[in-house]
Amino acid sequence: MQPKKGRVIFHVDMNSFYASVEMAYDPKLKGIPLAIAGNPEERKGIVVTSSYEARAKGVKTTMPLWQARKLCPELRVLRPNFDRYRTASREIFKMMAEITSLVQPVSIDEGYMDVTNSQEFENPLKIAENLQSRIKRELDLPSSIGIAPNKFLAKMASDMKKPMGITVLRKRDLPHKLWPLPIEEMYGVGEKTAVKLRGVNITTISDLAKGDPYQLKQVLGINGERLQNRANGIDTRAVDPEAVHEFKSIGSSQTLPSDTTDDAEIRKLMNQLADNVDRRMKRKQAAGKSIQITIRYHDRKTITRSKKLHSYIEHKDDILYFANELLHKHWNLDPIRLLGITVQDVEEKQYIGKQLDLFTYETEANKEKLYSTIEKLTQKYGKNTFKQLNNNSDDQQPRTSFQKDFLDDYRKE
DNA sequence: TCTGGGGTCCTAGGACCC
DNA sequence: TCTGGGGTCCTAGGACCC
Repeated sequence: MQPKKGRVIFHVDMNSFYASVEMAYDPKLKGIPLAIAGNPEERKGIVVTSSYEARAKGVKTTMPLWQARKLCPELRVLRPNFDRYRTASREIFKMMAEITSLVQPVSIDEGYMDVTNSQEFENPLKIAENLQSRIKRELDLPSSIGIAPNKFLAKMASDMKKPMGITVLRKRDLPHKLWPLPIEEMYGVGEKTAVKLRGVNITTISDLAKGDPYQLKQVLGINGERLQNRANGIDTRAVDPEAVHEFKSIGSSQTLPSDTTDDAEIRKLMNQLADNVDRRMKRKQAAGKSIQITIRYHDRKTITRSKKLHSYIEHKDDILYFANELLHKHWNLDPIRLLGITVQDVEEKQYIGKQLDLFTYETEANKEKLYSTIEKLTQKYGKNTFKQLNNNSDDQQPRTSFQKDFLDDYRKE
């Protein structure tokens, strides 16, 4: 496939988004050091976003709140108002959609646009200026926009001038605008990768662009090739407006007020987490086919345990049932710091084909029995038998003798 | 007094099938 | 009698991003 030529991609990035929304909402907050943090009283309070005034004092995202307050005693701290941020976000994406339908939201405060075919009346720079000033004028929110021939370069460009910057990054700009940057500033290079690269004397994006491909593969595997391509300005990923609907998991996790082994407290939290996941699955009209729990112990050691399920689940009861099963099977009884429940292999229900309705239960008491029966038979006849059976959804008839035996046994139980 | 909560993608080993 | 190798699924963990 030919890489697309001559594309014009925007990356729109809101500047200290949560703090900016709060300041737009209450202008008295403008000009003071402001931080948004979850639960200011508890240990899990960390800085999620801070204003530029706070950053000037050394306050950084993910910094524990007590540390931020030490650096900046006059710091004003607010809890996040997610509804407010979602509302502002929707307005911003609406403005982008008026320019082109090719908008891909990446998170609540950033997204890509493909404006290649949106230039009849104005050049890209003009389009960006208009968008940026409209967001500022109508919502009082600052943003930065990167303009480039692909997503990676647009992303790097939007980072180069903040706040309220617009940066054009063309292929010919790479040597003087991109390559001099330290390797840590490259999107996709985190702490671990940076250490590995510095270990082989790659310290700038230029070093990476010109590095020995074979050596990169040794050090980083397949990711080495991808990063090197990006460093050379190569990235063929399309702006995909549908991607936002293709979510793959929905989860909820929470750090406890203090480490605990208390059954009642743990049960309560599990119930709450299942409730959260259930509510968000309903909002997205989704169902999922596997379940995962996360346990973080007192020493921060974190394990995940997951299980593929026989059929799609969507209700709180099922989520909680399988999550609890995993928890009791794998918890080593050490004090727990955090618990999480995630439903994976998620699809929007409208896309899920008709599911075999053979294995239904009428009462709570039956449920446990049903699951254990299926477990037993699955072991006897193999997982595939069950899966195939589940897939014969047209006529719901067994196709092989194995499947027939499975069903016969099931009905006996 | 260290370090939240929401995700995605990739890798690697073992099971299992052919 | 000894023994291949490719493909896929499942599970666990790691890296990264906002």
